[in-house]
Amino acid sequence: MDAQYKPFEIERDAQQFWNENQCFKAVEDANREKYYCLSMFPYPSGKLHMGHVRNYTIGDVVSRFQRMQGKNVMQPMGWDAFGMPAENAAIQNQVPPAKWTYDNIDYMRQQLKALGFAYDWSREFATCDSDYYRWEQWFFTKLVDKGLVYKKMSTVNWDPVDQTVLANEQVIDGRGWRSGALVERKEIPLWFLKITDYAEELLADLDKVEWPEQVKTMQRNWIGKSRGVELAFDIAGQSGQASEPLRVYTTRPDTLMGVTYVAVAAGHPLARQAAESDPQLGEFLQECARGGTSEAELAVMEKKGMPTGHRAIHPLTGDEVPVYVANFVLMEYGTGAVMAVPGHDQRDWEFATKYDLPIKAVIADEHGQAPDLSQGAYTEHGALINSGEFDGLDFQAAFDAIAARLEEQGHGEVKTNFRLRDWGVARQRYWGAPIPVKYGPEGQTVPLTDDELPVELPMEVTVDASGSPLKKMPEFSELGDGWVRETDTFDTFMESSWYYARFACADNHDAMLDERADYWLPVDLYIGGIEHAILHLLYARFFHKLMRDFGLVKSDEPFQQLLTQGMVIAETFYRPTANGGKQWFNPADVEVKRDEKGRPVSAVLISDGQPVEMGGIEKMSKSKNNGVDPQSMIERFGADTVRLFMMFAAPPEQSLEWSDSGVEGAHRFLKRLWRLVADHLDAGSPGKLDSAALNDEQKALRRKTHETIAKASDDIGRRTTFNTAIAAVMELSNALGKFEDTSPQGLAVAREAIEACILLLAPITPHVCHALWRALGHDAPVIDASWPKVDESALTKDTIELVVQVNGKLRARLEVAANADKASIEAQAMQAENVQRHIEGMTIRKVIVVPGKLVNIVVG
RNA sequence: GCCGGUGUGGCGGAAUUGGUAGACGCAGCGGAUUCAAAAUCCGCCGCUAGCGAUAGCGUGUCGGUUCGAGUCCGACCACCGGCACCA
Repeated sequence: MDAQYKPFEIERDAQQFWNENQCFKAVEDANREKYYCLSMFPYPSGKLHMGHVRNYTIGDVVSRFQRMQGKNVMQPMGWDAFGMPAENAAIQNQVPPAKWTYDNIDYMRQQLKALGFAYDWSREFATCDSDYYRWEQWFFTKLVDKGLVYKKMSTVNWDPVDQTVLANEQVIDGRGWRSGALVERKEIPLWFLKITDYAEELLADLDKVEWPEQVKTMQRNWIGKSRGVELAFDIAGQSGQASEPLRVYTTRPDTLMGVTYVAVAAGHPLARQAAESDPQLGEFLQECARGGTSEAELAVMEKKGMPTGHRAIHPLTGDEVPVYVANFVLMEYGTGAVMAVPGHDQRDWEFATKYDLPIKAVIADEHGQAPDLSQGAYTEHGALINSGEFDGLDFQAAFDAIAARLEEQGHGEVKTNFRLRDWGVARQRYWGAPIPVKYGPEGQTVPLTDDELPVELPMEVTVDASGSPLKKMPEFSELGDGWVRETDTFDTFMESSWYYARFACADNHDAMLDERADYWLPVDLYIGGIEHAILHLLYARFFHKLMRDFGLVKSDEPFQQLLTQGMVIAETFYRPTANGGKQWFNPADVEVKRDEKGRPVSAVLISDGQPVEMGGIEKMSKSKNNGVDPQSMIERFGADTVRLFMMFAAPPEQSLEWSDSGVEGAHRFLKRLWRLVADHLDAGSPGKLDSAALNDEQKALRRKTHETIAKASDDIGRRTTFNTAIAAVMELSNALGKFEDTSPQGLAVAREAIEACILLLAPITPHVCHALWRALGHDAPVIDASWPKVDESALTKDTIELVVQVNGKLRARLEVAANADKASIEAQAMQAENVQRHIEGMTIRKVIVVPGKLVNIVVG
């Protein structure tokens, strides 16, 4: 074999071998256990970034590992190809979104291939292929038939200058990102899917999946099931038209007697009606319509309100309380009105304090006293006070008694509520799947029939900043006889909600899914960024249940196991610019100066030698110009080095800091491994391993080999901590480097250790392992080798090391026989010189012996 | 603001069930090899004191539980992810 590690030849040859032999083509086989490993497919933004490389390396390692476990593995790849960046690129560069997208896909596909991922490329598709989205359109029309789709008014960000709807991302400090105009909230009719019909099941079925607890918690909180009371406040006697009663929902009916005002949204009919005769109020409603729609923005804005002049009648006491308009109450959440208990709700307390509204204590503190409400609300549960006949009841009793009273009087009922809102799927954009609906001359709304599908998106368009081009294309939108097409397109979360299922049967042109979906589903392991923990994963779970209820799949959940990967971060460098901004420099163009201890102290730009500021470590991004290009790394070191570094530098859930010298370290390790095998082969042929005839040194290496197999198997298979698996293999290879025994038995033990290293690393650095496995004389490729097995008999030890503590402090180490009993261990511990010194003249109060670990002598 | 997470040497991280803090790697320092350099190999490497044996301190901060806490509990600080039209 070649004495030198030549990654580029090795990688080219290995990839050629896999390709020619179609090694990763997945074929359904009812007799074999399947394993579906899926990484979140990328948006084709131009080129791969390090986050992708990390995500896909994790998936590939697991796929190859499972294959070596004997599973029938499928690992597909495709493209989440609809979305805003293509439109933005089109505006900037006058390239049609389709061309831009497909060009990007071609480039990124070639990059993925260079990384040697074991994908079944025959299943590849892009979501902007009409062959894909046609089934989404078809399924949508079926959902319309089932009554799971409806249209309602909804609020969007409106840019009055560009005359277009903006995404939340495009609203910066309340202004449109391109025009700079103050953004307005505007109500337009939009299509919704009834995800709330599935809220209960989406919540319950979280118990069926093996997901990180934090992700399940986030989803549970997002769905937000609560038990409360919906009740009605009548509006005080208005002459003329009778107002509808004000409906509010509360989870704290126990505080009902503490209500001192109620608040409604600016869009509430009561507010609008009041504003007709109150110009100041009208102005306030206008003000409430300014700004973006995102919840984060609403939560941090200054809470403001104004009285409507209306008075609401307390359903139990009959007292009148004022009705306010408040900018933090939103029409589309719940009933558009809230009851306010400033004594026991912090937001209500702040509002009441600001507008001098009464604050009433109706819940006692833990001492049974009226709480001090001068500094803030008292939000704990407690016994009722100042609540008439309900005084003294605890939370549960008060809840039940007050709910019962309201029900008796016809003023309310117990209700389970969900925070989850229905899914708005309509977007006023071009680069998405057209919503398959048409409108008739008499205002009819009709889903398209099967023979009218698919609605293909026109590919040749001019995109500018002023709204969707589809609206300006009569050849698309006008159907004749007064009928017009819907010009809104689907939210791109629609496409990513079912692609995992389509991978099972992407070549079926006659159906959305077929029986192969049930062979492969559910996905055994789904890998992607933690940023998708709520929206994408919740929508996909919902869509899966919709498909199940339509008979397309049998399983309840799409993703059995989930691995959420952390970000890839890197150092940032900048210089302040004249206008107060920052000019960011790529780490590749900067040299960091260090002090004698290796601490970074300053940095200079290589091109001009002048200093730059160090801006801290941040997520790799275009805006901070701290992205490291995977391509250049692959060209410098080879794919195996990049893969190894990615897996070694941090466990998958944590953020991973890019480090050039860390990559060099990974490269050095592969070179060492190569040389280790070359030297071993030069040393002669090993004898037949006779584990009964080994000397101590040989036994020790053999033990290390099997300890490493045990650890790496557990780390990769159960813990998915690839970094510690690699560290273990590094330890084994270090031990091998020091092992110089070239006797037949010595070489046999070394051979076993070397083969273990190669097999354990094969999923992580597949190319070099492919070559080394061959060099060791194996005819079958390493991808088809079995994962190594632990020989338990090799793990036994004659003596073990214990530590001795005195009062919990480490004072001595002890070598004892592995089978020594407690009494003899205790005796040996007492005799240790340093232990003697620390217990001299003290009374021994207790001795704790933890077998195999330590002895703790408690003295006083 | 609300929900979820993270915090350990100069740096990335390890310590899996409450039991030896710092595995493995990077950087740094010292040495070998070399005409020299690169590459490679060997050794040292938490902080403070000490020639050393060793001792004290040390896992974001403060407090608690325990024979024993990076790990459990309480309060706080800083940073990160999500917040429904970025994907």
